[in-house]
Amino acid sequence: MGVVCLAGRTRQKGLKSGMLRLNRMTDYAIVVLGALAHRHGQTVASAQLADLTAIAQPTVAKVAKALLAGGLLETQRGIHGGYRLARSPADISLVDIVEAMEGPIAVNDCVDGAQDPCAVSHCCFMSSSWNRVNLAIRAALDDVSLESLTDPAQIFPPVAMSATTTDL
Amino acid sequence: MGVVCLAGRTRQKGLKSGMLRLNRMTDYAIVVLGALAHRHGQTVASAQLADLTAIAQPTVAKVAKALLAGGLLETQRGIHGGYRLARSPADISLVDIVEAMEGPIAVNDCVDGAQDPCAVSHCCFMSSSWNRVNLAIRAALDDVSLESLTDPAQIFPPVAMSATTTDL
DNA sequence: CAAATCAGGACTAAATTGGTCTTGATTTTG
DNA sequence: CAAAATCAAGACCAATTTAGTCCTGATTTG
Repeated sequence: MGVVCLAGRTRQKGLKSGMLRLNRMTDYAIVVLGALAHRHGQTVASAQLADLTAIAQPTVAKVAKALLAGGLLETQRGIHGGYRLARSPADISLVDIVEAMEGPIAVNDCVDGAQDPCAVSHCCFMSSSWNRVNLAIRAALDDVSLESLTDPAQIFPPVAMSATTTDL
Repeated sequence: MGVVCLAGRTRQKGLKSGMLRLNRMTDYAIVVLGALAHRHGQTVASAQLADLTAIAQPTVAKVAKALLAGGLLETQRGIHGGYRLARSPADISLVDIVEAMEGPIAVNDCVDGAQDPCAVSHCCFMSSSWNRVNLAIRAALDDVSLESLTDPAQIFPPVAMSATTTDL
């Protein structure tokens, strides 16, 4: 595969993580989905995905499991089995990917949809502010599709594209 | 102090963290700043803040250090020393607080302003998408002030407010 | 049935985070 | 000036979370 800085997987360990940084598994998920997007419709085995992405095969499998549970992938078992995208890359947004890998987006538990709502919610004055923040973040993520993330043509003029078609 | 669900500090340990969850220190920061906001202008010692917020004093001190470095607090040493807000609660936004506690907001390293930009940036097609996401998140956080976060009057009709002024 | 593949979970190791403690510097007050 | 109260800074430890591997079993194809 071509060496492409997908998501943050080039970051060194030991770097302070900071709020709302993607965790590494989500990075991997984007890389894997990107590889599948370039082969849309095809079924690709995890070993092949590992080759394409330079991610260890067991890790690919782990990521695929989460994406499968999130409905982003379909699988086929057996001798010619593998994974493929469940929908077109244009119909997969960052929200889908992040939520598949990390669960519902919620900055804290004072927010609708959090797994465990704040225990003293009757005095949770701030809940509406948090909801506002959450919705805005969700909207920002929803606005980016897998296609726009991985397709260079969306960013560079199509003219300049020539020798990179086999590149991830 | 009154028991108020500020930020996510009521959440149990062992809960999956998920993307862009506030970490606990940031929760504490909001609680501490909230307590100071109710005493705007006054200088409050860390021991007193610990009482007001039910956060251990050494932890209050640690949080205060970060907020100080971020320019959100001023301190006074000596026998009547303590901390006070550097600006009015209306002029402190969630972005200020989050960045003071957790560093610059950046979902990954393919983003302007990340501590360590992506090593292969010349082929980082996705950088503009990430920037877009980041800016939107930043805007959402910037839209919430400490005042609106902690002032119940912003949410409930002022009529209903009476016996809670000494709370928090 | 044999080979290739996914499914699922147990397990280990590393990184991060949360929290405490100690030592030292600063300021006020008597 | 000396004492008391306070912040400053960093070393340090414990607990949690995350990353990654491995093993065993199920499914599909030929």
